[in-house]
Amino acid sequence: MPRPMTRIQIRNSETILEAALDVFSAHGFRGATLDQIAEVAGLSKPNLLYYFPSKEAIHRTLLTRLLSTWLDPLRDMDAAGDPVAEVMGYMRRKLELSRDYPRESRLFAIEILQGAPRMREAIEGELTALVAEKAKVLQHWMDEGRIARLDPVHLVFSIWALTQHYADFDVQVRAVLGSGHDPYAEAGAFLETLYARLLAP
Amino acid sequence: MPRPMTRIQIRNSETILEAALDVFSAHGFRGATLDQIAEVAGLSKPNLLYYFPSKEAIHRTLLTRLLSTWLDPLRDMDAAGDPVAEVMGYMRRKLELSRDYPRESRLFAIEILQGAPRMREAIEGELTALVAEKAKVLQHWMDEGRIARLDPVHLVFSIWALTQHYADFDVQVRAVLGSGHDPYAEAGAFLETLYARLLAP
DNA sequence: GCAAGATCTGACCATTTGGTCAAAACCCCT
DNA sequence: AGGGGTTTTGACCAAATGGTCAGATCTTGC
Repeated sequence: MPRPMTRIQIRNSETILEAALDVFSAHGFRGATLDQIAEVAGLSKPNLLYYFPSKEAIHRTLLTRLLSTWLDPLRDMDAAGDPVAEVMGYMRRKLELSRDYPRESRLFAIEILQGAPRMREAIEGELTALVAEKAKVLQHWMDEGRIARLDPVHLVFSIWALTQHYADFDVQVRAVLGSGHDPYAEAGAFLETLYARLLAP
Repeated sequence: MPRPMTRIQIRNSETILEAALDVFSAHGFRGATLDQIAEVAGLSKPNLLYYFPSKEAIHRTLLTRLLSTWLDPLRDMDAAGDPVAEVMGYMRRKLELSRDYPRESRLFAIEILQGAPRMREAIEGELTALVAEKAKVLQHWMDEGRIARLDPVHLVFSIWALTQHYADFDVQVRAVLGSGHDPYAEAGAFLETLYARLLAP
């Protein structure tokens, strides 16, 4: 019987999740402290725990919200569209996600890196099922000779790896590029070329 | 005046670093505890601190050792060799590093993800310099028309991203592939194709 | 066999941290 | 204005954690 949230509840829950995203994505679950999150959120620690039952619950809420955002672009890959354009579009949207939501990307990366202790079922269920479905679409396109024949799952991995790299390894990317660069603009051009050559039948 | 290490010192230092690699790569710096490391090493906590002055020192030692191993394959890319073979060889060696030293890969990834708090200078110095040097070599090959014209730094990024993905996101890779797969063998074949098409002049 | 040094440990400490609770402050409706 | 529910907080805990230290135990060169 979930009674409706008051305006204050909505506002504060959001504030807390926003602050928690900041802190968790920068320090990992164990490295983040409730005091830090409270500080960033501008609330007292007991007040956080009035809105969420535990540190773990805050983290879990963030991950759950994240997953659907993360998978949406892949879901949008349309079996009825033009194959090369669809794959390119997916890559583009994923790169934009890295650019616009780097904290989310890092939160996800840290979770997977540490063995996905709080996301195992989601990874093994929802994500795996979606990839399997889209791999079938890609395979179909390959069988029709509309894109080059490749391992479709590893093709998806390559898009994940190449786009998330720019969010997750941001510090390294910027250090190596030096100043006066727009990493995401350059990455967009590079990846466009890469997939154009890779996918050409 | 660093007096030579006794046999026991060498053995125990190694044991500790090995255990610490296990624990740090699985839980991050903050998430790892000295008790855990001591447990894995089969030593008492005060004994760890007899060999290393602090938790931080253990971590720092691991990172320092790691960096040179990590950069060696890139260093080996030979300006005098055959361009395509050299880039392919680098990719191969980097993939083997992911396969054979996944803990090291994850340790490094976690450090960069969190903003490289203990590796900043190494990233900005040694790594950046090496990439700049090798980018020049790649550029030269492109100017000679021996490999396709691409942004050389982003080409290096792509190798990092695509190879490290298999170590860092191992859980996800295995979940999505399901059983009965050899991720690294498949990745090797996929990446061979990818770079063959990308680099062809 | 024995001293001198190296190695190891139990007991301990201060701090940090996730979480609790009773009471205070606040908000909103009539 | 006032009362009932909502929100907020200071004070407090217990457990975990990095680190210390005095002394016990083991090695090693002679």
